[in-house]
Amino acid sequence: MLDRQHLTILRSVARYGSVTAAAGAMNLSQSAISHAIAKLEDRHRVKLWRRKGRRLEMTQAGQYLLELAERIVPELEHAETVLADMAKGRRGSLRIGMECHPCEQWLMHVVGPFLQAWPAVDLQMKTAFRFDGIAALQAHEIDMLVTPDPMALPDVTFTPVFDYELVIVLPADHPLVGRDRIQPDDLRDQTLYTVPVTPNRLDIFTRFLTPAGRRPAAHVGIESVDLMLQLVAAGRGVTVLPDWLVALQADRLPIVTRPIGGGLQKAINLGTRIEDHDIDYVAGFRLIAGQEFKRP
Amino acid sequence: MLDRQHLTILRSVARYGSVTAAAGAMNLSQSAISHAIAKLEDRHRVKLWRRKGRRLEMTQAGQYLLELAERIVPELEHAETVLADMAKGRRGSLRIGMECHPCEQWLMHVVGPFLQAWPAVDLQMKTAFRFDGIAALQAHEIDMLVTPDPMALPDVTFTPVFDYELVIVLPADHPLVGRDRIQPDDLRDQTLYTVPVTPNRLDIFTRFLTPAGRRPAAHVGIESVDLMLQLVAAGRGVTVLPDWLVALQADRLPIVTRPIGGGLQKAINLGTRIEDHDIDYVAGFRLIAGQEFKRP
DNA sequence: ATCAAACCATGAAGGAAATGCATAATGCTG
DNA sequence: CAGCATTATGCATTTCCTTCATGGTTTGAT
Repeated sequence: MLDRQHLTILRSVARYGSVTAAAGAMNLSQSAISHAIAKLEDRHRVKLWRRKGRRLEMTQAGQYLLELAERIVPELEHAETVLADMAKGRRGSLRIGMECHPCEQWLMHVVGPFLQAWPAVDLQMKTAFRFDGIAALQAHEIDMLVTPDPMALPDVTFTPVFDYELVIVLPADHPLVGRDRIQPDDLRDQTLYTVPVTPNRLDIFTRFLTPAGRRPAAHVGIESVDLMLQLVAAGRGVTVLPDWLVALQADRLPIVTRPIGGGLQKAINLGTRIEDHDIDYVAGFRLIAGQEFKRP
Repeated sequence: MLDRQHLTILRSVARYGSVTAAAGAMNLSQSAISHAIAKLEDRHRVKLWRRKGRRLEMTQAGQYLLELAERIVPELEHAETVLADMAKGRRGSLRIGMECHPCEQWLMHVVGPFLQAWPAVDLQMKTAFRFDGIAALQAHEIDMLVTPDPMALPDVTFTPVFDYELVIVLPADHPLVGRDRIQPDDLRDQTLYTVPVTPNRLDIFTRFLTPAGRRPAAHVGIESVDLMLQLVAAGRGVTVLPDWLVALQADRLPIVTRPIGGGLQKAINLGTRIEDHDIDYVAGFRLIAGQEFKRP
């Protein structure tokens, strides 16, 4: 079996010109190399070099294998450094999954510094999973989940990295603008725009309307945040968004925000598998996510 | 040490989906693979796969090594078949050296069939050596020597592949044309054209003139056979060439040939190192050289 | 020529490492 | 929860590698 050792020996012998010198450089005995190559030569019935007085001369077969060795051995050596990097958490791939549409916007502020700090990490993002985000994380479909809705699980931890508040977004001339804060009953005859998911996955329902036994006059799913705001600005209805996200657009549109009840506090959480906690760049991402992001 | 075995295992496991199946395919025990990979994982502190219920799933490091394996292992396997070809004498390089200028012409008739019969052999030709052809052969500068002058040597054999006769070439209107055969004394007042080497390497001297104590009126070295024949045809002198070589030009020039004394028989010989005699394509060249060439 | 030095080949012996065997542990599946 | 399939692990064994010791070959100097 043509083995890595054989190629390494060949390279060393070619470099140092003699078996003895090559053996010294490899911390082996001259005999070891002699035996190893003799066995290879026997196995394949091919001579690799011939004694040419005091120095050795590669045969055709020897030169062929030497070229192979010069190609392959460095590749293997490089692979070992890559493994070392992976082991130390300096290198790898980080596949980030997002469940909430606004999370995507937030994430864009974090990836820049991260990519600079961890140049050997291959960063990828996914927004569509076969099932939900947590399942994707557990199935190793992604390595990190960005979500505002953490869960208690044995093999996954969530750490909050960014606090924000969900607020009602109203047209500037809306009657409700007069109120300091919005109550569930206020939405009774409003059209509510949200991202297109079922109400049981929307905080405005689960934490505000449903506990109070109320529902909006209409509930319409909209894909794009921009479109939602346009619709609100046009007086077609109201919506619920993170405060900082609205703030980014507030000066360009005639819209106003009001707190939801006593205030609907949320936090963006980063979910990671516990088994990955000793990977440096995973911890690194959490660190940067918590430090670097500044509210716009 | 990341070894070929590890890569082979990785490939097999990826292909068969389980360690047990991979072990079967490799004629190893499941335990052997388990041990081998466990050791590699310990050495580099990297997991290569994780149990995913009934099947295994490669980690990032595992996938990285798997890609490496898919590239490198086939290369090594190919190298082994190349070695086998070399061992069986089906593949290799054949560097042919020539000492006599006419040999080059002869050789051209042989290489075509040889290249067809031995497609994996890399054929090269050399006409200039650091010393003489035999030394080049012994120093592995060439693998075969084409020469009309064999020598008895312990490590080299010569086999004749083509018999020919050296003849005097005369202008058609030369006085000596009247003779059946030429005697040494006949050249006393002739200009003799030969290839530009010293007389002791020319048969016309060593085997004809010198033993008889004669020499031509003038001895002029000419590089090109064509030019030699032109000079003879023009009546400027005479020359000595293989009969078959003259026959190629005889119908286009006013020249005539006559035997030298009792006939100067020669043979083109192929010299090869004894150590190379079990290389098939070397024997193959000799065979084709003897069979294929037909006198023009 | 002779001799010393450098170098490689080879056989025997010892030891480390890979492999196999038996068994425990794990995780699906019905 | 039982049963099946598969992997992990401890221990015994064998294989293979390495070293040691030695002899042979080439080179270069005396």
